[in-house]
Amino acid sequence: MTQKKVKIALDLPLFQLYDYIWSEELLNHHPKVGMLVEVEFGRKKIAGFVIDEKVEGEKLGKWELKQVISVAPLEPISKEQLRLCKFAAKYYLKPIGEVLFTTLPTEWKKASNWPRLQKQQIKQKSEKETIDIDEKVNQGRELNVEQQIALEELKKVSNEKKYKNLLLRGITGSGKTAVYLRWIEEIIQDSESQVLILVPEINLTPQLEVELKKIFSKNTVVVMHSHLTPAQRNESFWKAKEGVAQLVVGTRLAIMAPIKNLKAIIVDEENDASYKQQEGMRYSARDLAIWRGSDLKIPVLLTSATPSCETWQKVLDKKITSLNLNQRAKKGAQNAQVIIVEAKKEIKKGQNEKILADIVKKRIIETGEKGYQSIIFINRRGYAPILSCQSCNWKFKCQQCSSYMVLHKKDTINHKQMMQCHHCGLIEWPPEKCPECGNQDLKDVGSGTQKIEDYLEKTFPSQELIRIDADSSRKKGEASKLFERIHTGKAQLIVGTQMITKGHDFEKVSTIVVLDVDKSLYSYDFRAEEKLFAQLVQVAGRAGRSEQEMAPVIFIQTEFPEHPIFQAIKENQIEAYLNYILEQRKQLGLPPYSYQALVVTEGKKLEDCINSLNMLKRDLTNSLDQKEVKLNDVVPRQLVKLAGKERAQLLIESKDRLKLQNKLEQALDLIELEKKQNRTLRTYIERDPTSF
DNA sequence: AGCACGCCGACT
DNA sequence: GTCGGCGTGCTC
Repeated sequence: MTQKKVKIALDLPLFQLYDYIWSEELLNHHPKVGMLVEVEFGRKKIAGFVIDEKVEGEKLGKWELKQVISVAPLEPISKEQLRLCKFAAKYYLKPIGEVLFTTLPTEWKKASNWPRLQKQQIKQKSEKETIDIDEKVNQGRELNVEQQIALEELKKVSNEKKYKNLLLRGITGSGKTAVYLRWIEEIIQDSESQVLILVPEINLTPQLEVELKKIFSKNTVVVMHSHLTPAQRNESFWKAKEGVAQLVVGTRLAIMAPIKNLKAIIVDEENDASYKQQEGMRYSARDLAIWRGSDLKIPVLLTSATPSCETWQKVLDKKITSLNLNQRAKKGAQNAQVIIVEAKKEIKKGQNEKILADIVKKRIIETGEKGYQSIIFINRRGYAPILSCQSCNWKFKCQQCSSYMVLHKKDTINHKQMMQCHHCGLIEWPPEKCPECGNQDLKDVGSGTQKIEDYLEKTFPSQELIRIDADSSRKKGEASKLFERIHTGKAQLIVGTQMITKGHDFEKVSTIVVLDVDKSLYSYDFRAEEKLFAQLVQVAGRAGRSEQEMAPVIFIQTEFPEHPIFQAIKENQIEAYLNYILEQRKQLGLPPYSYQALVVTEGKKLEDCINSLNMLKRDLTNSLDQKEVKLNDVVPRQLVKLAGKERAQLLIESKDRLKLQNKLEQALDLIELEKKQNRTLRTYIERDPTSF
């Protein structure tokens, strides 16, 4: 009798697969690809997935293979799911086991939990409800002509039952959500069909969830994001996998979720940076959504006011169909007037640092008097980004990173001023005097939300002020409390980071001031301008969302008023500006006109990282593909030191995706070899990096 | 990853 | 003399 053998991908960062014996008497199951099993590895028991069920060949060397210990009470991973994971593993150059296990709630990784989880599931399965859309819910949600046209187009596409990539383009307030919600209603009329909605990270404020549960009955909607408890995550996972939930809403991680009968994917605000995972498997959820859609032959709808360059290029190439919403959906909503304030001219630096220009101040006072609200937007939290000695120019640096620490006001911890590193999180206390020269004259340079808050309090004492940033809303429920105070009109002045710009609909905002935009205009990151543009459009969309007596105004303070980006914002030239950025990219051969990958090495000493990468570069250099795949110089990373580790990078570029893939696979082999030689270094590959 | 084995320094 | 540092090899 020949014994059955299987290949297992383990819950470990290993590329190698391991063979085990499958005893049918013991396990009571035939082996199936995608089964979750428990095996002994070394002397530990861990979980793994069956990757191959028919393994031929001899027993391993001198001794017997080990047996699979047990099988999880879970359906095997579906064929589609497996294809998705295999693609992701290959494209992002990660072990298949690691990828498979990221899709699984952590509770399932321990075999001892399996009986308990099985019991829970039986209960949850009985909760399957059919969707019953109450007609009343749609009252007051009538679509305008444009929305109607877009919806009709979407319905047509979903009826074709094939892959199609679409873009629903429209400014904030144009009612993109209303359109796709109607589309979803249509799709899930069929009680077997499911829809996946991806939303940006901060956007998963309860808003959308509440709205969805209002429209669709509660048990048909599940959410997925990294802040769920293990039990909640498990429930969402299982309801999606079994088709109990027809609507799955989540952040980027939801793109890998098993969904039994997926019929459409929506990526809301597709240009949002949070769709890119920045650690582990560094995937783009938007790109995987498109892949998954084309694999399943279903439509993928992207939405945005300011599509990413990658998406916009595909629109121009007719690979994506763009549906446009040009009007604001709400009656009376008006576009804001944009005023560019030249910072140098208007803000005379004197004894007191003036933060706002006089016309801006006047406007804020007027806004408050007329009963409207003003938002001051500055994309930097804390009090001041630098603490510096006035006499010797010493600056407070992070011990673990090559960056300055940010001064924070008293309110965060211990009611003391503190210094915090925004890269690694390290906290320290500011010194009394300069540690270099003993000078007591330490000055905070630049401003963050907290300093602006102080300034506004002093300048507009009669207006009630609210600060919204990661620090002011750290505690659970705090953010919604703050937003509530804005919605009820309790506060007239709001200062905050980009947190304010996401998702919220403020009725009474009439004045918006944008500060500190200039650093994006001369950034080394070629995507900075694109990001700033999207942000400005989004910020601008916060004003004038309903009928107002006071015409909404947006002030942008800058030292470079001539920059084309401001002209574009002023004249609302979104398409023209996207074309302009894209043309620049084309000239420079940057993405989306080329593909990039970054090989990053981190270690104790920068020199070792650079040497190691130079060796890799040398081994990768060959005359055959030199022209098609460009290996750049090995350089230190922009932020050389992060959390105590020094980092160097090798940027690899190609216009040919396949040639790049091949080169990266070569690189991966070499990295794996090198890993055995030197374990003090850690090297990873990042595909399609979005920050450097 | 995580663990054992093994070879060196500095301690009760 | 032993305790424990972490470099190295291995896990079906």
